[in-house]
Amino acid sequence: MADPSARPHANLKIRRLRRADLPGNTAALARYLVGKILVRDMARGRLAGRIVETEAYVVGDAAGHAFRGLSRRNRSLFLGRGHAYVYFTYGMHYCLNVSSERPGIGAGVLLRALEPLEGLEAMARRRGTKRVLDLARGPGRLAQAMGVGPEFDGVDLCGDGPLWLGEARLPRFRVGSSVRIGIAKETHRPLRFYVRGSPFVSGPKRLNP
DNA sequence: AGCCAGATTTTCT
DNA sequence: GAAAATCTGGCTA
Repeated sequence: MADPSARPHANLKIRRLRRADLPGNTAALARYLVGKILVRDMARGRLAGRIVETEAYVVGDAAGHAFRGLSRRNRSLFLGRGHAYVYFTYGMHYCLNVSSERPGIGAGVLLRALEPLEGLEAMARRRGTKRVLDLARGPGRLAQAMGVGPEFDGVDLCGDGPLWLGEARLPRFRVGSSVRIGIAKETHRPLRFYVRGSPFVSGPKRLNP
């Protein structure tokens, strides 16, 4: 697992998560999703990765995209937990969130990094690199590796669609927490969660003890 | 390992 | 017009 060239988790049995499996609280969901699996099924095969890093953007959070209310861009955050919110940023990157509260309440969990499990060749093609450590380390890279763009904004990740959340039997791990990355407001809240010791986690070393 | 500049365009002030 | 939940490549601030 720590060796990026190894693929010990290939050919996993992955079970779809149901909405009832998801905690109904944003910070709890962010922690819960660490260690779960993001799957994209395509005609040519499957892309899958273990979620190793998340951030919670909670209700009333000035750093959250829903802070100033519903808009065309952020409407998917208000769909009720388990839906995709895909946004475009910095002129060239998409990022994927999981909406996290009841319908009508805007909040979400940003998926920041994956440990690639299946479809590494396809991910490498989309990303333009063969370095496994660079396939999905960071939210923009994650979306690009999984082929997630605006067409997935608002889709139900707990439905029967091609993009979904799952779980599988994986070795035990510990979850660490830290402040969030890349924001200018609410910078001291410990709402980032990650797999301790994983080389697939983004961010500076001081945030990944 | 860590810091910096530049890329590039949507969204909201 | 400014900021933005980022990434890449180059340099060592």
